This record gives sequence, C-alpha cells and structure tokens, in this order.
Amino acid sequence: MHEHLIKTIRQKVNLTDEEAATFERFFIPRKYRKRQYVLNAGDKCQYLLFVAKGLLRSFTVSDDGDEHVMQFAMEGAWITDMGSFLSGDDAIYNIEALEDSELLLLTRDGMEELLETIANVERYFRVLMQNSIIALQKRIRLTQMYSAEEAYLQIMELQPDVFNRAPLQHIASYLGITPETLSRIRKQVSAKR
Amino acid sequence: MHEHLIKTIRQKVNLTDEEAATFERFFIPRKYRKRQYVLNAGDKCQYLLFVAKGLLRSFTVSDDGDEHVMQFAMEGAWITDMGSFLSGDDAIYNIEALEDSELLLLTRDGMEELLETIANVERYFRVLMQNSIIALQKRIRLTQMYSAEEAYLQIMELQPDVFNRAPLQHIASYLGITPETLSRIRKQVSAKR
DNA sequence: CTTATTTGTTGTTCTACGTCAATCGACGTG
DNA sequence: CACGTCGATTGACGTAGAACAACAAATAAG
Repeated sequence: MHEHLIKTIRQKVNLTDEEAATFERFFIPRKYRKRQYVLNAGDKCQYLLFVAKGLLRSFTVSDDGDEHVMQFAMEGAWITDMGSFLSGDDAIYNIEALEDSELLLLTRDGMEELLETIANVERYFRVLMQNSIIALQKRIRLTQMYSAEEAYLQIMELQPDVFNRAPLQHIASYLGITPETLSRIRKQVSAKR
Repeated sequence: MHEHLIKTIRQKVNLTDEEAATFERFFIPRKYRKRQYVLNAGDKCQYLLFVAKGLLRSFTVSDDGDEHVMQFAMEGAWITDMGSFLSGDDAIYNIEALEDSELLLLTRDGMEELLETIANVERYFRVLMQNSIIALQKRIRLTQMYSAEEAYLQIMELQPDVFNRAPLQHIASYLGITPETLSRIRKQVSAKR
C-alpha cells in the first residue's frame, strides 16, 4: 500500500531507500468504505491524505443545504482541508469516499517531523503545492471563460480517468451547475455525434 | 524598496540579518508605469514578481477576445505565470500594471539558488503556496455557491483594499460577469441602503 | 480649454441555466 | 421478490445574467 506513495514522491524528488523507509513510517494506512466520511465539516482536519486506492471528494454544504464539490482525488492524489489541517481551524470541507478506498494518513506533527528529518520533503511539498495552484487556476478559468457545455467537454477530454468514475451529480456540482442541466448537456452532446 | 520584501518574508519565517541581505541581492528592482505590460501571453515568464508598490492584474484573453482576470496583486503580494515560470512553457497569462508600480523580480535561477542557499526559503515558499491554494479554493467557492451580487458583496467586504482600487470592468471579469451586470448590481446594492 | 479615448451606466431583448415536479431505472435491504 | 431509496432523466416554466446598442462620465491627450 505504501509503494504507490513512494513511487509518487520519487516522480518529483530523490529519496534514498533509507529515507523512503523512514518516510513510509509516518503514514497511517486506513481503509474507508464507499459513502464513508473521512472528514466532517466543523471538526478539525487532522490529516493530510494520500489516496493509495479509490476515489474521494471534498465539498462544502451551503446554508440552503446545497453541496459544492471542491475536489476529486483518485489514486496518487492528495486531499485535505488545507486551512484546517495547517491552522487547526474548524474544517469547512467534508471529505467522503466515493468508492471503497485505501488511504495513507499523515498528521500535522508527522508532517513537521518529516520536513525536518528528510531534506527533500520540504521541496516535494512545495512542488506539489505549486502544481495544485496551476490546476486550481485552470479550474477557475474553466468556469470563467467557458459555457457549461464547453467546460464539461473539456474536463471529460482532459481528465477522463477521474470524471468517468465520478457520479454525475457530483460532476455537475464541480462545474457549478445542476444535475438537470448536466443531464441535458449530455443528451445534446451525444445527439451531436 | 526591499524593506517591504524582507518584512513580508519575516512574517512567515525567520531570517538572520545576513540572510536577509543575501536574499535581497537576488531581486531586481524595476518600475512599471500604469498600463504597462509586465508579461505578454506567448512569451516565457522569466520572473516571479513581488509587488513593493502599486497594483497589477494577471489575465488571459480567450479566442473571442474577451479578457478573464485571474488575480490582482497589490503591495506585499506575489504574482507570476506559475506554469510558465516553473516549466519554461509559453505564458498563458498577461500581467499588466493597473497603477504605477515598483516590483522586485526574481529569476528562476535566482530562485533555485536562493532555495539552496538559505534554508528557510524553501519553507517560506511552501507556506506561501499553501496560502495561495486556500485563497484559490475560496475563490472557486465564491462563484460556485453565490450569485453575482452575493459574490460581489463578499469580495468588497473581505478584501476592500484591493477591490476598491481595481477598475470595475476588471472586477466584473474577476467575478465572471459582464461590466453591465456589475453596474446593475452596484445600483441595486446602493439603492438598498 | 477642447477634443479623444477609455470607463461606466442604462434600456431592451434574448438565452443559458435554474427551479419545481414527475417519472424511470438501478441498487440495496428486509 | 417486493419495497424503499437514490441517481438520472425529462418536461414546463421562471429568472439571472448576457448581448447589443446608445449614452454619460471620467481621464488622457493635444
């Protein structure tokens, strides 16, 4: 279960075998069933999560009860409530397993210790964060410049691996549209070809 | 002009006076006039920019010629085309001075050298990136869960310093609405009180 | 001070998407 | 196997915001 983690890290920075072994030790493996919540908004987010297997979503719930998906995370991805994890504030996001999933959990203390123990870890996380920023900006442009249909076509073309696994209602939420609208878009798209 | 930079860094990590002096030396001070472009989409983005004074915007231009604002940056903020700066790809963003501005420019090589020379720099940038992620996620939720009017009211309440300085057309673009719609929203809002 | 240019406002019309409600199918559970 | 629940689809109708066009106000330029 940890091999995936090490392989992912080594795509961005070098780790000696010894370092890799140390690194692994800080992660708590845990399994979640489909529909199980990994984090509830309002709680403190205690972990940074690495997805070894499965699919998760993070989302907020607005006053009127509507859900708004922030992120999907599949194998090899990280997910957390960054604000809560880093600052100890109450979490604003919920995190839910959309499939049976295997996660590797890193606590705040664990992370701090890792950053101090292994030189390249600080660099790894910086690079990881940079890539997240690029992805988030891309996502902002997606809804800012494209119609719902165009945005839908783009994500399906560029990230089919995630979005073919996610339920339609959550894809709609991710795009900021209703399930009804997404359903109509899909109908139109399939009619066109 | 560099004092602001050092003060900003020291809000997040410790630097000895010696380190601070070294740090400063890597930054190229440069002034830009209002309306001047700091970066043109299509060029390589050579610098990470620290705003010592003034106000900038980064934005993309879509095929139909519409502009889409990604970010405003005022004193104390950083701005760049992250993808281009880090990977050497062509820039997709333009960066323009909205006021006469004083910037401190850091090259890619300069950044690498700084990361190697001063221990806490790596940490500083990681923390900076983390905060950017939190801010970007907040921004995504802004348009995902709120109406244009609510979103407008929120940014004006939460970041009045930036948004009271930025031209309305660019605020509209940031929110993903037309200038006409923003104008009507403002009229309604002011009528309500 | 006068004229251009840019930026913001207002009115009218149009459309993409939302809302509400009903239906159908796929699962999961007793 | 019947029933309840949940997810997706479809239809009818409503609305926020876009598009287009004209105008006003503010800035810049001569």
